[in-house]
Amino acid sequence: MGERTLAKAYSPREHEPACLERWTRERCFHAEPGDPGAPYSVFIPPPNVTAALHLGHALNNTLQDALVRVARMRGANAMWMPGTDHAGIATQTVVEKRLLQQGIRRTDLSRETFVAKVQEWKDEYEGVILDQLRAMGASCDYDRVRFTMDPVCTAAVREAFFRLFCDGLIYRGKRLVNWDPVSQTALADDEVEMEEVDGHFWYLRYPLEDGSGHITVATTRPETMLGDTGVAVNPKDPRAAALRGKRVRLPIVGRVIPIVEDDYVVMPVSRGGDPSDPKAQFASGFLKVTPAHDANDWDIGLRHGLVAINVMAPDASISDRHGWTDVSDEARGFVGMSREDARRAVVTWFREHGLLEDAKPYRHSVGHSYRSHVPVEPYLSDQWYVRVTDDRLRGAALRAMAPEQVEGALPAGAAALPARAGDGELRFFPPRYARTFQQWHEGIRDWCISRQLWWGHQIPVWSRTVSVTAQGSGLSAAASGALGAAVAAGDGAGLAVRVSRISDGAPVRVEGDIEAALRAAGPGDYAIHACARHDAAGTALEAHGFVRDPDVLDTWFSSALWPMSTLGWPEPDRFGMRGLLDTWNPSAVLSTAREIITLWVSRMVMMNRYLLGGRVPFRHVFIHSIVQDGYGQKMSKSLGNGVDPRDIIATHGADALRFCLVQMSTGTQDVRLPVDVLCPFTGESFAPKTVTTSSGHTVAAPIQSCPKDPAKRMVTAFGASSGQAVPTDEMPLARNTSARFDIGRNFANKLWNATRFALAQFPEGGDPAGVAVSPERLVDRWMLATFARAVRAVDESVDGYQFNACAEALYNLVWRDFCDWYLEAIKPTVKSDPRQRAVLRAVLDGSMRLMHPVMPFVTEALWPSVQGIAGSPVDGLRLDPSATLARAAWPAARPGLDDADAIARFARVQALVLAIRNVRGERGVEVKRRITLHAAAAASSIVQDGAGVVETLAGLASVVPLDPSSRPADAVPVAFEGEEFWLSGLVDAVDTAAESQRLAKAIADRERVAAGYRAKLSNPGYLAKAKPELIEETRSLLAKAEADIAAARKARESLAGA
RNA sequence: GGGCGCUUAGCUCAGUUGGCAGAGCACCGCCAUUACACGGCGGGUGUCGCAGGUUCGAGUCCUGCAGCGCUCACCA
Repeated sequence: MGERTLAKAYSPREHEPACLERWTRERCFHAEPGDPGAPYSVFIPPPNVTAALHLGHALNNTLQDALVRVARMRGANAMWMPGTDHAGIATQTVVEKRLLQQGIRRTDLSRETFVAKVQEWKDEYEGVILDQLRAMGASCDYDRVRFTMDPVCTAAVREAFFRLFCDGLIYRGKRLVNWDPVSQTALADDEVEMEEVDGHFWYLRYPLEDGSGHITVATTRPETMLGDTGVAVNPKDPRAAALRGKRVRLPIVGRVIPIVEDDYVVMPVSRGGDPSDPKAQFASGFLKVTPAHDANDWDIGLRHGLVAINVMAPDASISDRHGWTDVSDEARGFVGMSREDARRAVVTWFREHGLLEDAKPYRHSVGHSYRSHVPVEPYLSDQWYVRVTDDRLRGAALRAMAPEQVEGALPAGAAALPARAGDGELRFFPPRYARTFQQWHEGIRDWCISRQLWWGHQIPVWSRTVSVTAQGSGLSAAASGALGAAVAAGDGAGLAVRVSRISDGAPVRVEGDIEAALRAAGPGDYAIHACARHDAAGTALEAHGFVRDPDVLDTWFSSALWPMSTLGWPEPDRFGMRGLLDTWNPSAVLSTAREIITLWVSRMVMMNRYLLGGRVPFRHVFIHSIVQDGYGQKMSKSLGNGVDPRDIIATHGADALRFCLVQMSTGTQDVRLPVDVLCPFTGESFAPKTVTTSSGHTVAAPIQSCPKDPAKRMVTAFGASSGQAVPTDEMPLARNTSARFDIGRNFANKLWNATRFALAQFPEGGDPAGVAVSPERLVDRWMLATFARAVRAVDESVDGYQFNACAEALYNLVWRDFCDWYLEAIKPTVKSDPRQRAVLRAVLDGSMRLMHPVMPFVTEALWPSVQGIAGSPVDGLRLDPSATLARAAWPAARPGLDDADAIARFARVQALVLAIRNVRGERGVEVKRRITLHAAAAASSIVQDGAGVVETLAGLASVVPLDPSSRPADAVPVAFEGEEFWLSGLVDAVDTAAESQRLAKAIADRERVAAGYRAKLSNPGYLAKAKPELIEETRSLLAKAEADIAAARKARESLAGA
């Protein structure tokens, strides 16, 4: 079946589709729980469906694929779970933008219609993403593709929410959230990006109520003064005592507010503040307190019983309809202004009224929405939270850490608990990232999970408010009965009920009879929240005036369940997934980027441990490097500087892409990747002209001109993805490419041609199969030993997630050792030596297997030819036959195959060959010209040991003993291993002066080296303290150097005498 | 401000327990040689960011400084 003749060059586009088709047809990547082998699973970090994948994703997925393919070949029951993430706010924003281009606002549509539009977008990009993964060769189990809003994932989200709600780990809270006034949704802390902004410190005078003067507050946000409900001063401030009990009259508003004392307030340097504290440089000592619009002020307000007055609408305009009731006539003019206009207007007002004491320019960081990029407004609202600060979540995450990676001691109490499944099982690679994980949890705050969006998992809570009077709550008997029954039944009823007083949020204890509980709690307004395990229980409440929360959950809530939900938790049977959860959770490794440690890794660990009896979701976390563009900027979907991996596949092939990404994964250094544009007119690549975006990033200009013909223009990928330019027939889309992938392309071609050559050495159909053979020739023993070492190097690098070392080991094995030395060395002998052919066959076969995880296409394409060669196995190297390489066994080399003696002896052969080639190269001897070696003892024994290899590789016509008494006229002397050998027949006439110069150079070089050794050996400290074997080695190196010098000197003399 | 990382050949980067610096690309010379020009052979290239310290010996360990990047915190 093996093809005897291969094309002269490897053409990825001719072979990749066939490989993909074959893998799919034979379901090579599908795994079932009962399949043989130890379970090994990887969960893809599900990419957002907002856009196509870029090279950052390609890097991550290539590394995962290499891991999974190695595991599969080692015989594991390997399953790589693919899928995509709905990315609530990101996807909704993208679709909203697209609709706006057609003049449609989201709110013009019904929720159902809008969600359907997002669903269309999702379907399109999910398809693109899966195509990209396939094109890269990702060996995912495509039968198991999941989406975070699939029914099975939705079921998991519902169950997780219900369980956390029942256990008191989800609560509703009225507090300040990070509010995005454009998207009009709350954001989690990690969705806020800090950006440097040029602002001002404004110094505003607030008159004392008793007319005895004024105090001055310093603020960067003067517009919030409309919501001030107090002024704070540090009790240590010398002025505090005199102001005790006084109040100020808030300008514009007229509100009279207290002066409170709080040691949070920074004192100005002039009043004893710490000069090293930058705040003290700007502080006035008086802090305006706006509990509804500042997180710290909120805390101060709580400590001093200050009310919170919200003066803004959800769009961040000044509003009197969201909690502000004491609006004065003066203040009414500010209502309706945007926060920016209000800031200017407030400052102007203070200036005009002589109350603006000062204004200083001030550069500081302001939180911006990661999505809409406008400043985030601290905004008072009701949201749902996960109590991640609870020990059952945070503590469990910290206890999951491998003990040797924990820095210091775990938080009090955490370490004292009885050990539990999963404790200490989580390990980071590289280890330094454990610290990020630990520090994040030590400083974690409760997680706001509600989002005011339409795209996502709607929160499964039905609520209503009741007013309790002497007559009762007004709840119908039916409603009261249903809720009471649910409470009495506990979790089993599928309905969990929580009641709280609205005025202060105090919980009301409910033990069965709701009505009784409410009456006991006393008159007032109460909120009843019922969390339903299934929709039916919730919708049944709607008849009783309950309304489902319109908000959706933070996307990470569903992502946090990914390693469980994709395996059918909590009801695997319902989705035909029996056995999956227990087979593949915990997974082997999560491969992801640095910023995901806090966003996702943490949450997966907490959820998996909480909901699955302590199990960790993955035992290893591998943090890969970040792919940057040529300007050091991270490739990202939002910036639009990402390169589509299909572009690289088109110009270089998938294997080239993969090999180079593996090679670039170094563990410390991010990957910088200069990107070129491929001209669609000429096919040539060029560095694009760039523009600077409003955010200060450098990107390719949307439209470029052909360097050869400026009249011809094209649209860049950036232009198309950012919507700034639309490709047309006249102005087509230009793909990206990058010369960084040339190495991979060349390497694939090298492997192809090496195989092509090797195949040609065999008789038709191969050799007769027989018993295992042992090689006799040194070069064969060396090749097998080198192969055995390469297997070990690849094994170790893969197991340690040191991918660049893996690429290096493969490259050295195939190119340097196999092609440059072995194939060249065996050319004269292999056709007549069946035993050597057995070695060639084995090493070729084994190399294919070793290369496959990194370069699956070219190896799979060659595999039928390689497997088509019959022959005897080689003793010590087990290579079980397999129809497809993707399912073939990993090479197993017996320890004895690593033959140190053969490697050492062949190293001398190589050294002699290089010494001869060096002279040939410097003398410009034609490759075809065969020369004569006059060998003394050492060289002679090496030649003999090499059994023809030296002659072949150094281009020797003959080897004769060196006879000092009869030196040929054209003999060129060379110093080697402390002796001399001659080469004759190099050229027709010897250039004595040039030879002498060459020898002089060699002498100088060795003298320099010898001087170094002598210096060492004459250093008493070195002799006294260095290891004895090291000193011995130095002595021997010095002796060799001196012998070389002597030999070269003698050679030079004999040259002069010739 | 806290934490982490980086600074090595023109470029992109290795350098795992301290023992006189490496790869690929680029560059120069030779080569149509029947596996491969996506190739072969040969070549040179470095105050290992700066300044101290430990050591017989430092790219490697320690301290300080500078620059770059990421991350957390900070809207007085």
